[in-house]
Order: sequence, then structure tokens, then C-alpha cells
Amino acid sequence: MSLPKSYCASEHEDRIYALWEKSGFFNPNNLGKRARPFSIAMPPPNATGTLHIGHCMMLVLQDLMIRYHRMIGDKALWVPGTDHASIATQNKVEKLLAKEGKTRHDLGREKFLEHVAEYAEKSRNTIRNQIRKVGASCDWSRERYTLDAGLSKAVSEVFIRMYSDGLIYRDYRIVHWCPRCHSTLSDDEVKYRPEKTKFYYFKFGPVVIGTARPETKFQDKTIVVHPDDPRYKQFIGQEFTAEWIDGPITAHMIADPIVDPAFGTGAMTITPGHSFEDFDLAKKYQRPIVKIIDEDGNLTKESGSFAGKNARESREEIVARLDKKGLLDHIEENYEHNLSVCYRCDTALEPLPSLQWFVSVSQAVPTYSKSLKDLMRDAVESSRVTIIPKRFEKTYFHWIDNLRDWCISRQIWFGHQLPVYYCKKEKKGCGEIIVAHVAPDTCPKCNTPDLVRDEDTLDTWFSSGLWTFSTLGWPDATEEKHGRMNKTGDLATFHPTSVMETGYDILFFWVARMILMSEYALGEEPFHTVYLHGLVLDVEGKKMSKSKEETLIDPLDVIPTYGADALRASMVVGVTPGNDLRLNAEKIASYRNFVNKLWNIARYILEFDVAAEPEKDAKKKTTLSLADTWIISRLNATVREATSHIKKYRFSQASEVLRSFTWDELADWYIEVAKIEGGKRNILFSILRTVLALWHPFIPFVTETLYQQYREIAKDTFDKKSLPPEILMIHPWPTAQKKYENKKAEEDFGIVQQLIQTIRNARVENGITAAQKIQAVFFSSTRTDLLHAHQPHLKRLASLDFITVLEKGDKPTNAVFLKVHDIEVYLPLGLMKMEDEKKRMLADVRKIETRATSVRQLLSDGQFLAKAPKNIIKKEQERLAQYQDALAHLREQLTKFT
RNA sequence: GGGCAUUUAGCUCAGUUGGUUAGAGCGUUCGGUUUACAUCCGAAAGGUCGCAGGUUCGAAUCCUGCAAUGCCCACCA
Repeated sequence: MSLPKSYCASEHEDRIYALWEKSGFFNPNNLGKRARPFSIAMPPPNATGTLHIGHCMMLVLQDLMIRYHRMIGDKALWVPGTDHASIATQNKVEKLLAKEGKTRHDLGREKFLEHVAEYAEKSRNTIRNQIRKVGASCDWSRERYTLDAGLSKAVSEVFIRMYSDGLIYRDYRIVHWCPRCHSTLSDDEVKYRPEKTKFYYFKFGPVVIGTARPETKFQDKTIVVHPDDPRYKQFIGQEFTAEWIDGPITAHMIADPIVDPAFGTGAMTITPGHSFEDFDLAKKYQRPIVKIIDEDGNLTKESGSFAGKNARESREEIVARLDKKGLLDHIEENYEHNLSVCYRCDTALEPLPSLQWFVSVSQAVPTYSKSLKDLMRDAVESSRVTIIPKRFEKTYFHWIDNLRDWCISRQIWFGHQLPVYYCKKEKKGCGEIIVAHVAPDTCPKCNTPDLVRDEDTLDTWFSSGLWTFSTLGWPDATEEKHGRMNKTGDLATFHPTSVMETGYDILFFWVARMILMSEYALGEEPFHTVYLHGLVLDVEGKKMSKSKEETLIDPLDVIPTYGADALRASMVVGVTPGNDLRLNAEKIASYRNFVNKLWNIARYILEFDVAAEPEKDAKKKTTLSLADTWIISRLNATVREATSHIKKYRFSQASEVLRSFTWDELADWYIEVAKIEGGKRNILFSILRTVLALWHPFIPFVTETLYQQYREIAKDTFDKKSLPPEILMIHPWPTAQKKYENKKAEEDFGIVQQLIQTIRNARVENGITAAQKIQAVFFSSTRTDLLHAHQPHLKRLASLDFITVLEKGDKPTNAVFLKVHDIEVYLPLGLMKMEDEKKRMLADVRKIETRATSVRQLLSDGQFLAKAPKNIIKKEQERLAQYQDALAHLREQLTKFT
């Protein structure tokens, strides 16, 4: 079998993935005896979505870590799964139903849920395939879904525990309400959109008040002013009658420092039912909470003659009525404020009072005598959880400090229904609330049958907060021993998980809540390290979205064209944690080129070099050439550096190190040298194997494909015992050995490289074509051996046809003069323009003089000599010596121009 | 309003704890049928490291201020 000239990813990728999957090594149980666990819980994509480029980012980074850890011998587990994503999914399915002219109510709860489940299952199949396309080596046998029985049990279990700990409670209070989703939202699910609107001023009793929302003001009976405001001081505490929308109304004036006298008229009425601030004020001063707008966005009976009308649409009519009564003072146009909108559907939210379930974040948890806020803060403060990049720790603490109780009940159908049952008074019950996994047949208090389950479902983040441990079998995977709950099975082995890798955009939604849940339920952190990646942006720097097709990069389009490996590389190279990535097709193409380069390096080694040297060095033990010790030294340094970068989560830098070794050193130098020296079969084989292993976590498909070829050939050559593993995925990670690093070889080969590069440069500058061979004369008092040994290299790589190496003697005149370390090179070009050469040399002299002057100055600076470290001073002295040496030679050479 | 970040070559971005001449990819220019690769090879050009101060023997790197851009949080009735 021979390898084609270029790598065609689509011909190999599916086959290679199947090979991995069949091997069983995605499952750590099949990896043999391994002591150290390494685990990642894959952030579950929405079950009804399809993967976009952002998902690729997480898959690539996590797969990189998992593959690396699998190779260094860890028990590596990556748990995949999907999230039911309650609101998002329900919205999506409702939209599809709407196309058929139906609503969920036409189907009824049960039928609707069946419909959603069916749809989700189809999408999940697509997602599974997409994850495979990217090359993710996750353990499919452990795949989970947030609505699985086990995970649902975990949800109820946490709810029940929190309820009995007094952390979950039910309360009537103002909440964020999305009239379109017909559900409450948590504070974090609210987005703000800047909006320009009208700001109205109305006469209200003795004062003028301002408002942007007249339609909420029907029952405003409290005026608040600043206690020190001289305009209103006389009215504070008074009660008076004001003419209002539906006739006279009795109102109070109170004073509170929260009012800004400079805003509007300095007097405001409060609307406790429809403003968070006003709600707090109303609680403080014990004013009634009146619901003016209902869940459909319509005005309630509290609005008198307007009852039943849509609130926002009635605004102008209400203003007109007040105007007619002479109560409209004036209108301010273009009032700028932020409108709160639903993060899922962008609909303007309606704050309204409602009876809902909440998680208290400030009340002490009995077991820990600490609040959930404290638990969340402690985990990061104590460094049990570290966030990369570190700056997000600040953001995290700030979020915790401002956190309010978490509204967890949602009025949608799709999700985990609350494990709450009511013994309803309407059904002759006692009003008892029962929180349990399963409904009791009768009320435990009054024995009334027919308990009614709460219709609401839980916030989707409540269940995803449990993800790291619910996926590993909690709560069943625990047993009581000596009065303590101990973890068993996977939960014991893999929890806390090692790394949570996700986008910074869900730090609050998800990462924080996982910490909350794990700290509460298990008393331990959910993960040790949080690695936050940035967003994938298009060429214009905007977040990629389906609505902008021209700049959208869809992974499913890219993979067939450029290959999954190229896509993967583009998400790693030059990408740093927490920073956004601007992606375009050219970038991906450049990594496709690299993948192809690697392909051809392997192709040369596996086919051409072997063919050229069939038997020669298979058995014979050859002595190593300078180039050999050089490349071995460089490879070892590369292994050492790349490993160190990966350990420190600097994946981009690791890939940089690998790229420059592979392309610049191995391909451009060593393979070219191998063609000259010959007999490199063993050493090239060994280098290739190491290089493939090093690249494998980054670009697994091409490396595995090549490794399979490598192993085919190795099978015929190696004895069975030293045969490497069948698949690269479980090949041991290369280890660096200090004894192979050779500074002298790097220096000496570096001189050969510099000589060749310097001569090449001189050739181009003097207009000598590549085909034209020239002569060179080398003078060196100390390196004649090096020069003699590398005559063939110099000849071929610098296109020379005749070389003279001398220790001393007469220097050629009218020749181009070059200098590398102590080696002088003369290129007698005969016909060239010596005037140009003279100019070039004079320019060189000036350049070096400038540098020498600055170093000389530095070295004559007493402060520098006194305070700088000795090695730095020594370096500078060496530099100066080099400059002086070079200058002396240049000047000497210049004298030869007549 | 508060906070975080970014600002380095034409473009996209690296640059560990301050220490030679600040790097890469793409792009540009010049030259190439070298028997692995034109998805390639060789050579080169291109940077006051946003601006202004400061600390230091020494600053892209640390500190202060300013500017531009982006994001997050809060939100005034």
C-alpha cells in the first residue's frame, strides 16, 4: 500500500474513529490497571440543537486533554451527554407546532411531552454523530441525558434535601416573567436591551411624578421622596386624595434616601407589583403588593375600566385619559433606559408578583453552618477550584456577592416536574405540602386522598448543576459507613472531576451552580480546574450566528473540505484561554497545509527513505552523525517543552513548539540531511513515532492514520516484543531524557545551518540562480573538521560545486566575504559587481557598529555592572567580543577592495 | 454608574517569573520542474509593542494616568 501525494482527510476519518471506538479504549475500564484517574464531564449540548463551532471548541480542547492523559497512563474518562434544556427546547418545539397552526395546549401536556421526547431523540442522534466527526474520544457507554431516570432521581433528591434543610421555600414575590415563554426566569436569564422611549410626567396630588410605564400605575398609593428634599419635606407623612386614572385615589407620602432628588421631579410613586425596587420598598414600609398585570401581559381587575386589555398596548390610551383630565404635565421624548428581555426569546419581560419556589443562597445550610453563597465562595477562595484564566475568579466572586435567592420553578411542561404534592383545601384537604420522590396515596397529615402534584418544572440549570456527579451515579453510588456517606463505583473513582472546560459565557449559569450543588450535596468541589475558553467570532469580530451565513463557519461544512484535524488545530494554535477567537476559512486552510506536510514527512520516511536504503542499516549499528545528535537533542527538548506547556494548560504554546520542530527542523533540515547522509531508517522511524505521538492529542486522525502505516512496516522489521501498541491513541506519551540533549551538537549543527543560510542569502543578493553552482573557500583555525565533514551538506544545500577548506593562507580578493562565528567564507563570484558588495559590507559595518556601541555603553555603566546578574553581564561581554571580531574582519576585507 | 479585558508586522494572534537583534501563521516582494510535499522549497521586506509619565542597571512585560474598542454586572421611578 502506498500513500498518495496528499492527505485526503475524508478518506480516513470515519474509518479511524470506528477503529478507536471498536478498540474500547474510550472506556477507562479497558485501559488496564491504571492508578491515577483523570475525568472530564462534557458540557452537555442542548438535546434539540445541533453542534455549532462553539461546541467544536470545547470538544477539541477536552479531547486534547483526555488523549494526553490517556497517553501518560491515566485512567482517562470523558463522560458525554445532552441536556434537555427545558425552555430552549420547549420553545423550539412550540415553534414547529406553530407552523402547523397548533399550540401545546391543543396536544395537552402528555402528548406534547411525547412529541418533544421524539424530537429530542432525533436531534441527539445527530449530535452523537457530530461529536464523532470531530474525533472526540468520549466514553459512549457512559452517555447520559439530564432526563434519564438516574439523573432525574438526583434532581428530586437534591430538591428534597434542600427543602428539608429549609433552603428551598415557596413565596409570593415579584419575579421576572416572560409573557411569551409563559414562565418565570432567574435573574441570570434576564438580558438588557437599550431602548429609547417616552418618559411621562403626571400631576399626582400635590406633586408631579415621572414614569416610563403609566400602565402599571393604577393602584400607586405611595409617593416616595428623599427625606432632605426641601420641595417635599412639608408633605412627608401626610395622606391626601389625588385624582387619578379611574377617579380619586388616597395616597401617602413617605421619605426614603433611595430616591435621587436630581432624577425627574425627585418624587415617585411606587408600583410594588411590577418593579423590583418598588417591591423592596413596599416590603420595607409594609405597603400592599397589587398585581396590575397578569401572566398574559393583560391588565387585571385592579385597572378598573381597562381590565382585560393588553397592558403595553393600552399605554397611550391611559395617557390620553390622564391628559384629558388635565393631569399630564409634560412628556420627555427619547428617554434612554434598558429594557429587560428574555435571554431565550428576546421578549420584553414583565416583572410581576407570583407564588414561586426559591433556593435561599444566604441562609445557613444546617450541615455546614454556612450559606450556599459561602460554600461557593470557599471552593474558589481555598483554591480547591482554580479558574483559568485567573481573572475570572474576580468576576465569579463579584457575582456571588450580588447574588439573590434563586427562583427555580418554571411554568413550562418540559423538564423535571417539582417533587411537590399538595393536599388541596379545594379538595377538602388540609393544605399540607408534601415534598417526596413519589406521591403518597393519602395526605400523611389528614389522610385525604387525591393529592395534586405541582405542575411546574425546575429551572434547567438546577439539573445541569448536578451534572458532574449525577452522571457518575449519585445518589445511588453512595453507601453509609460509620454514619458517613461514602462514594462508591465511578463516583468514588472519578469525582471530583479533574477539569471543567467550557465557555466563559456560562460561568454563572452553570459553573457556579455546579460548585453550589456539589459542595451542598457531596461536600466536595465538582472539579479541580475550570478552563474557560472564549467565543468563536467571525472575521468581523461578531459572534457567529446562523443569521449571518456569509461569515458562518459550520463545522459540518469545514470537516469534509479541510478535515477535522485542520479544524481542530485552528481552535488550539494561537488561541489562549478566556480570549475570543476570530475564525475564517483561510486560517483552517493553513492548518490543512500543515497536516499535509506531516503526511508527506511520514510518507518520505515510510516509503522513500526505506526504499532507498532497504537493508543497509536494518541491522548494522551506525555511529551517529552530528545531524543525528542534533535532531535527537532537538526532539528531546521539544518533548520536554511541549509536555511542560500541556501540563500548564498552554496548549497553543505546546502546538507552536511542535510545529516549529516538525516543519522547521525535521522537514526542512534533518530530512534534507538524511537524503545526503543516507542510512537513517532506524532514527527516522523513531523520530516519526515520537512526533506522531506528540501530535496525536491535537490532530488525532492524521497521526493515527500514519501510525497505522508505520506499524504495518514496523511489524516486518521489529521483533514482536518491541512492537508498539496497535493504536496510537494508547501509545505511551514520549518522555524527554536529559542525556540526549546536547548543547554542543546544537551549537555545531547551528553553525552548519548558519553557513548554508548565509551563503543562500548571499547568492540571492548577488542574483545567482538556484541552478547556478558556485565555489566557496572556507577559512577556519578551529573548525576545519566540522567543515570537512559537512562538505556534502554545504554543497547540496547551498548549491556549491567546489569547496576549499583552509586553516590559513591568502584570502581571495574580489570575493563576497561572509562570516559565521570564526569561519570566514569567500565566494569568488568573478563577474559580480564588486561595488555593490562593497556597499553591502559598509552597511554591515554600520549596523554592527551601532550595536557594538550600545553594548559598550551598557558595559561601561557602573550601575549595570554592579546590579545586573553575572550571567547577563557575561552574555553582553561575549556579544561585544563577537561584534568586535566581526568588525575587524569586515574592515580587513574592505581594504582589499581597490 | 461599577467591573473586567484588549490595544504588538498589512491581517489574525503568541510572547512563562522584567534580561541578546520582540516571534508565528496568513498576506506581500523576489527566485525556484532539489528524485516527500506547489496544500511545496529558498531568500527577503515589514514593528516608535495605543499615548504620557513613573519604578528599575534594564520595561512589550511592573505601577499610575489617559484614549480607543469589546464584554460582563447593575440600573433611577
